[in-house]
Amino acid sequence: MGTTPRPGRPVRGSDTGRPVMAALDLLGRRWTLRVIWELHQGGAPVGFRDLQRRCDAMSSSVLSTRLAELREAGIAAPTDGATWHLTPLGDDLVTAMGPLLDWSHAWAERQ
Amino acid sequence: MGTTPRPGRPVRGSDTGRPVMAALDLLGRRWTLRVIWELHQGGAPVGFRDLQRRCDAMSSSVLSTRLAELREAGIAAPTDGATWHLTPLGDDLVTAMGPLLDWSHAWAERQ
DNA sequence: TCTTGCGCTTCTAATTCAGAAGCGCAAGAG
DNA sequence: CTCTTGCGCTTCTGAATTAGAAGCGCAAGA
Repeated sequence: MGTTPRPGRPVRGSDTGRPVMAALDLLGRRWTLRVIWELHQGGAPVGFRDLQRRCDAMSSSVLSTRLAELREAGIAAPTDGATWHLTPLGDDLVTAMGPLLDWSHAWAERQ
Repeated sequence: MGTTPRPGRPVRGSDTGRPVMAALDLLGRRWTLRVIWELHQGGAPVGFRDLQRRCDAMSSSVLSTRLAELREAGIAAPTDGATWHLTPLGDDLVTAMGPLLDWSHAWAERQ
């Protein structure tokens, strides 16, 4: 498995360690943004297979990898060994994604 | 070449056509967020090779693909056939990414 | 006991990305 | 004019990532 990007360390595509670069690397992996999004939508902790279904049947192998990355990054955490939820940091990230949601609507109207 | 996600149409990973899903698909491709970011940082229009250098020598083939996608999505545009710049919509997207930058700093301090 | 669904891993094939090489062009140097 | 340099961008091949099916061990019902 690859390395999970962390602020303060060189990441793929940037050796400066600037936090935003680590964030762009982590979040720019397939399904990562979506997994975070769906974890939030659920509200309550979400199980693995349920989460997989919410993400339009994404590959279980990739979901497993993404969850491990998000756990290492402190964004998501296993609740009781059977479900997953966002950490406070993860919730903050979703909040930070809010304007992006608004933008996507503006984008939709422009087409 | 793959298809560029557009709001209102089914995209990879979601057949609902919800704008946010199209956005998450488009932005969740490698280097996409970074390219947008660097196009903004430049301020003035940026040339292909210059942009490639700013993105830590990312692969030219992928940069070419990403620029085509961003152009189709109405986020970036060729200035005069020799440089690239963000459209107003692209500028809005960077603005929408602002909170994400803030979050990455909070993330950095948590580690 | 038998089925069902769970979290998650493991495998192989398809897709995507990386990195080097190079094309055609234009601008300057000699 | 010729030669070099750098440009935007494409085209290749091998490497990395993702997709998708199959299945493991476990637990809770029927």
